[in-house]
Amino acid sequence: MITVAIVEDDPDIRESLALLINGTPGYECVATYGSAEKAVKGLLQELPDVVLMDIGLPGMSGIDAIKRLKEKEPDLDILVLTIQSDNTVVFDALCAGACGYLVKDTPPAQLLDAIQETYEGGAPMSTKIARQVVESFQITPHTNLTARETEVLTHLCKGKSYKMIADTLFISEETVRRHIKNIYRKLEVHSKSEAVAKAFKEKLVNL
Amino acid sequence: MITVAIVEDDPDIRESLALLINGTPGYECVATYGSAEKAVKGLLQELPDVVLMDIGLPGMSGIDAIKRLKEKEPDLDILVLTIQSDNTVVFDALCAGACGYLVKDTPPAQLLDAIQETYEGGAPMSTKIARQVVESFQITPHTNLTARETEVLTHLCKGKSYKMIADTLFISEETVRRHIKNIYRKLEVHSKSEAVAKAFKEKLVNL
DNA sequence: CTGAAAATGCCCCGTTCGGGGTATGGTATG
DNA sequence: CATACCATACCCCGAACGGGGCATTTTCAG
Repeated sequence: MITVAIVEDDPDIRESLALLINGTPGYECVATYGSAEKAVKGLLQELPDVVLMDIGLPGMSGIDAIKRLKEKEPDLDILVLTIQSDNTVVFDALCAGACGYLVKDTPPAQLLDAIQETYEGGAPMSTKIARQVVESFQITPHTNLTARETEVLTHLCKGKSYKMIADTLFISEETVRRHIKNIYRKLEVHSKSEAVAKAFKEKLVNL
Repeated sequence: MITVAIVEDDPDIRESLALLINGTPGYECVATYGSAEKAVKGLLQELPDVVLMDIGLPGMSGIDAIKRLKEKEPDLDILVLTIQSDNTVVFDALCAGACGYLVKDTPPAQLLDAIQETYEGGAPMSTKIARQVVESFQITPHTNLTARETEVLTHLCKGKSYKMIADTLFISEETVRRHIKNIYRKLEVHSKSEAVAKAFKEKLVNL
């Protein structure tokens, strides 16, 4: 028996989800909440196996609710079920601690599968979401940088000093400085830390 | 009709995969390769819709093959199908450009589903893999840092100078320096770029 | 209520970095 | 074969950073 809690502001959707879950053998809906505030309070009292969470809620956002819940209960499995599927919301939810992400047009059978998959240690995602997640790992060459410049930037991103990079690449420290000047111009930054930050954010390097 | 190519060094597995695919209506195996080298050459000649790729190959690794293929054909969908499921290999494959990752004990029906899902723009993953991927987004608090120190580190990670951080937080530049000294001691680093690099790698900050 | 930890602030000094200019040899692409 | 681009290398100078020590106030737990 998998116990489920629902966090969803729309009473119709909330009720139909509860009916679906309670009407399926092996699943039980043990609580429903109409707001993130109530959910945070209630869920910490009695933990279900899986939480179904809408994130487009009035008041406290579902994202913040996930953060607060995971702070206290890092092992709680929260499955996001929402209409929004734009890039930032998806990653915000996953960073906050969601273990899966479904869009709301998921058919009932798949939703139940996803709950079970979550329970068994998986991370179900709608197909489009999964592709977004996977693509976030890919590297953008940002091709203005030459091969050597990318190499130098990689060492910068390991926290190395000019001297250390020079020794590693068997070139003069002055040449390292030259490459870094060019890197700064191309990335439009003015310091090592800015360059490192940009390199990480835009995945310019292979670490 | 979805066209599929197979890259797999074991002839038995290769043949049974080809039989499975050719024996299913709507799927066609258009090529099989026994090594990464041959696959890179052959695949660029005639592109299938989906490539099934083993990555534990003798000679050139499947990871390198993915990199080379994606360099020339960024839109080619490559689905990794392998025994290895340890953390680094999974992320290496995804970073190289794989669009999905299945472990080899995937049942035939699911494998076919995964191929179709890939064809339709999804990113199928075995359940355990999906969880690894999602968890990679989560933040480890690395709690030795105080709240204020984390705040300062966050600004460092945006590439800000001491003076800019001081102005943002309405404190003296000297105090920023003091916090940063403590951050360096706790993270065991000795420069801004090293601190930024460590913060990104260990996900110490919420950007 | 008291002590520890955190946050705030200042000084000195040497090192590293960032921006400017300049130059030479190699390679590759039209 | 000429021109552009890259990689290499040096100089100067001022600004920013890193490490050391020291002191006061605030906050929070025991």
